[in-house]
Amino acid sequence: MMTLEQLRIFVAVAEELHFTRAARRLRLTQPAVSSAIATLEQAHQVPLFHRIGRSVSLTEAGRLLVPQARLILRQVAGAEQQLADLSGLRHGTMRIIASQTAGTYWLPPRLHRFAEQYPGVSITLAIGNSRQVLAAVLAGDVDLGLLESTVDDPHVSRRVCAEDRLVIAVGQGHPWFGRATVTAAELEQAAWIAREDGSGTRAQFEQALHGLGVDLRRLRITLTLPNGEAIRTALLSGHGAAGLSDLVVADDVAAGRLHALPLPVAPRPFTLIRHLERYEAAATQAFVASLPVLSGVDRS
Amino acid sequence: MMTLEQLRIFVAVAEELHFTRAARRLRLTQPAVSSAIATLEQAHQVPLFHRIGRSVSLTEAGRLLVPQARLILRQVAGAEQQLADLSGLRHGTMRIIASQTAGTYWLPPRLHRFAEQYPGVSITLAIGNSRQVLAAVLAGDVDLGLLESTVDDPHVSRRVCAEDRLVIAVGQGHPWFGRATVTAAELEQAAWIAREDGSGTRAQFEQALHGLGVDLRRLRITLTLPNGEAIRTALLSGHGAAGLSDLVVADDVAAGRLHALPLPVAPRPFTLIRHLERYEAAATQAFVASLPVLSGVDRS
DNA sequence: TAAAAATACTCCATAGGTATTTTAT
DNA sequence: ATAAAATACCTATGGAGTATTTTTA
Repeated sequence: MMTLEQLRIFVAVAEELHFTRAARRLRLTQPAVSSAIATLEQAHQVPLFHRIGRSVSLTEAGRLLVPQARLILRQVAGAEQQLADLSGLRHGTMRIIASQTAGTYWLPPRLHRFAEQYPGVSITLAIGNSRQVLAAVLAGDVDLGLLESTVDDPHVSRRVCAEDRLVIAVGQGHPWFGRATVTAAELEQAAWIAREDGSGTRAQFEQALHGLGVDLRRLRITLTLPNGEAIRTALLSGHGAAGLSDLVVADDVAAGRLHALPLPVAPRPFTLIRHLERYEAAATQAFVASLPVLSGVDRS
Repeated sequence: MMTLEQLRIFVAVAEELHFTRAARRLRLTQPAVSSAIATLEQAHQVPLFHRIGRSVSLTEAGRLLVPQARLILRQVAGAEQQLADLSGLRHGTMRIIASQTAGTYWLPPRLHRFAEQYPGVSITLAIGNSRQVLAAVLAGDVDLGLLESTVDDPHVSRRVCAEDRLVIAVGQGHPWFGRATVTAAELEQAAWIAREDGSGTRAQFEQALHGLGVDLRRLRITLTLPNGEAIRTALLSGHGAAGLSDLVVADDVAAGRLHALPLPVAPRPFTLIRHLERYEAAATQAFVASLPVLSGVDRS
């Protein structure tokens, strides 16, 4: 089969119409050029150049081959450029799946900043629960996962890049608004708005209240909502209290629309996970590098 | 630089998503395939496949490369096909330059027959005088020349493929119409139509009359025309006599519109010439082979 | 005589092969 | 246990080099 190197040499000779000059241009020796052309001609049983005395000119076959060879070489150069770009972040895609809170409140501004820095990289963010995040990473459906919990799978690398804290948030009309602490009894009697059973936030919330001596069976959950945003909207209308991430209500607390009471729970780590064996695209690598490191990188 | 062989292997693996199967398809061994892919990946610093356990899947870079690689391989195949065709007469061009009579009367039907046999070959015929024919062949402007004379140049091969004879032709109204011979005196007194001075036909005509004892200075040339066809048209209108190639008037003589008297001259050879050192395109080769051989091929 | 292409040969890089190991199912 | 990819190692082809010859303007 024809070789790209042969085509490159052929085009040079066709342009120079001079073996020696072509060789100089290609940083090759004249015999190397002669031999490459001879190989090409013999392989296809078609002379490409007339050699009459010292003058070199294209045969008909040569004339026809020149534009094709140029086209092929251009396309190969394009493909190589693309591969180079890919490792250089000028192009690329990054698919991320994150769980609710992290994906809704923590990730977007950081993705946005990264997207501005690398406008060639296209980013896709999906939201899923912990199980879905892990599955997507393992299946290779995404390049990166972000969980609001820890995870233990031998195939993924883990790295904590942020954390949030569970707080009790209430709206302006709520009796706890402005207060610093509440008693366990008050917690038990309050009307709660909560995330659906089974969500990480709900579990953590129940665990915190349990730690404060609240009997969970006596808890009054008046409203169950599917995400933090819905809860936040409900709180703003003044009814009920909710345990949710400080990230969800940070803006509203700062603006005085909501009030947050701390809960004595360990901060919840945001864990970045990716498939250990799978190749980390340059874009992904760069994005991860742009994120803070709270706990050491796990690259077991 | 990327290699076409690597691209071919890459595409096979991308299609099979299986190194061993790709190797089987390519008639290579599995390690050869592994190594080709590894070389490609290392050269561009970009993994093209995920290898997770036994499963092989394309990375983003690989996904992007597949269509480009396919395109490149298609084009290379096209170029190779073209070269193959070229040596197999399915495509090609043939440029011929011939002198007046040969180019106008002898060559066209033979070119036509050849063109029908090889519809892919495109043929160009030009008319020129002997000097122009030789020059065009030497310069490589044409593949083949056809002269109505002999030629002596060390760079061209010669081959006589036909000949014509000079005849005296007259129209139906002419006193010589139907006669077998004419006297030198009659020749001297006739009103002649002739080709322009300097043409081969004119020179041969004068030489023939001179051989018959005609004093050329006393010859009455009443009309000088640039080509045989013009002379033939003039003869058909009944005026004058002309010395021209039997080929020009063959049809008219057969139809009884013109009468031809033989002239005692040697037949004039039609000599096919081509550049000895220049490569003979397959189309040219085939066309020459289709022509008769009157004198031995000269391939000194 | 000089310049250019071809040829002869030598050498080395590399592609491909065989045999084996590693790994995951 | 099996199937698949990677690895180690070897061989040989071919590409590129140097030196030389041939050819022609």
